[in-house]
Amino acid sequence: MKEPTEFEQKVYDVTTRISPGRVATYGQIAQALGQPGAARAVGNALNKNPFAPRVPCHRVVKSTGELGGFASGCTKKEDLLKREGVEIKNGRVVDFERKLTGRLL
DNA sequence: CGTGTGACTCGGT
DNA sequence: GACCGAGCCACAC
Repeated sequence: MKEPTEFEQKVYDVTTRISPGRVATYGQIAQALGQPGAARAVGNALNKNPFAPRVPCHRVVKSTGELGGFASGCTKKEDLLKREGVEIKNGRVVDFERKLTGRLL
């Protein structure tokens, strides 16, 4: 077992900062890290997600409002998301832009 | 050190 | 709204 790199650790940190009932996009997180365009790297970090329940990866969605690939292994998070206040319709977030985390800080 | 891969994003058609 | 291609970054091998 190895410790995640600083970049990944930062991703987890920002992800945990997402308030309940609010969602963020990979690009938004990437920008919060100071590396806009690293949306892919962010996805990679969350994919490893060594902090599984600790990091609410289900709160991270695509820029289009779609849940994202995480649904493949976290499909049940849909219900959890709804429970937090984020309504999911057809695998997409309702009022996604409105619920988007304006500022991850 | 070079290559391949991936939970992405954007612009054009 | 859907499909295609290109660009971007970090990690594993």
